[in-house]
Amino acid sequence: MSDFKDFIGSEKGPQCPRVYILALTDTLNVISGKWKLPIIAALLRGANRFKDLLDSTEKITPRMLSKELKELEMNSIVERKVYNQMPVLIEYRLTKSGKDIANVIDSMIDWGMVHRTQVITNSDTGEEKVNKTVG
Amino acid sequence: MSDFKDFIGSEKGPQCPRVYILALTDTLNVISGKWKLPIIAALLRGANRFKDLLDSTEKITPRMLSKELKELEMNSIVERKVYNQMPVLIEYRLTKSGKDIANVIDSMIDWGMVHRTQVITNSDTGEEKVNKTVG
DNA sequence: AATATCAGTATACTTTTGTATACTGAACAT
DNA sequence: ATGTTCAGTATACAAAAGTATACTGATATT
Repeated sequence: MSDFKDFIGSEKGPQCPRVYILALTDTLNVISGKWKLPIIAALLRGANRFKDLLDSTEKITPRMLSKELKELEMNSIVERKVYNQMPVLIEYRLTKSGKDIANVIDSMIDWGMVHRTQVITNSDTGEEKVNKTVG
Repeated sequence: MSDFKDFIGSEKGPQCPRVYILALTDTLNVISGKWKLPIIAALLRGANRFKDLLDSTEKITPRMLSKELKELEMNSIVERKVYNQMPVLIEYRLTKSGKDIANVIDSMIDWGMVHRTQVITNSDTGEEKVNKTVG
């Protein structure tokens, strides 16, 4: 485990290694935006053709799907395979990294669920808070 | 552990519970954007006044810092405390949830580092790939 | 009295991200 | 021959996110 807290903990202590920052921004780039996680989820569910992804990712336009798939491919999250039969068949599949990102998703879900219970518990103690995403 | 993969795994299997989706988007909202993680990192390092955060978060403008802190406060990641001495002293501190998010950051770093070694290993096997964030 | 610090706000941009709508071209299917 | 499916592209636009620069008002400091 990398334990970011140890490096971020003190100004005079060891500096947070640059590779950690790079790894972190990589991850954020991969999952940020409106469509990345829905697309990854659809691929995890087994959808693999452009049309499947269009149908199973609600409300996405072909332009956005095309753009997002290109980015995911550039970042080695997705592989695009062309089968030269007639008519041509194109499949998108998650790479190993693409599948592994489910671990990050799990830790996000865990934090999010605990966070919600903490927010609700605190608002019961009389402290009124306005919350944008949690309430 | 929530194990998102079990729910996403099959179309006929159990559906991914809605609370998981909510928790996930909460988390993404908290960490997405250019400044959220740098600010959280600065707070973990111990900075707690507006001026400290301005100085330790490189290149951020007061407008952005003010805006981000308000959002973090609304989402119960940060607490704003006003000490009514003269001159007035204002401190920002991470809540329990705010501190706990370091766990998510750790899992992001872990994934990002493994991902980088996998990308480099694969590009050694002759397959040339263009990568936006990893190379 | 002039200057500096703290904790921001105000106004006006620019850039990035996402949407809407229509279209293309190749290969079938009827 | 006409229509449909697949796998996208093209153009234009709207909205969100971020930047630049200047300013405010209260309280010190010199």
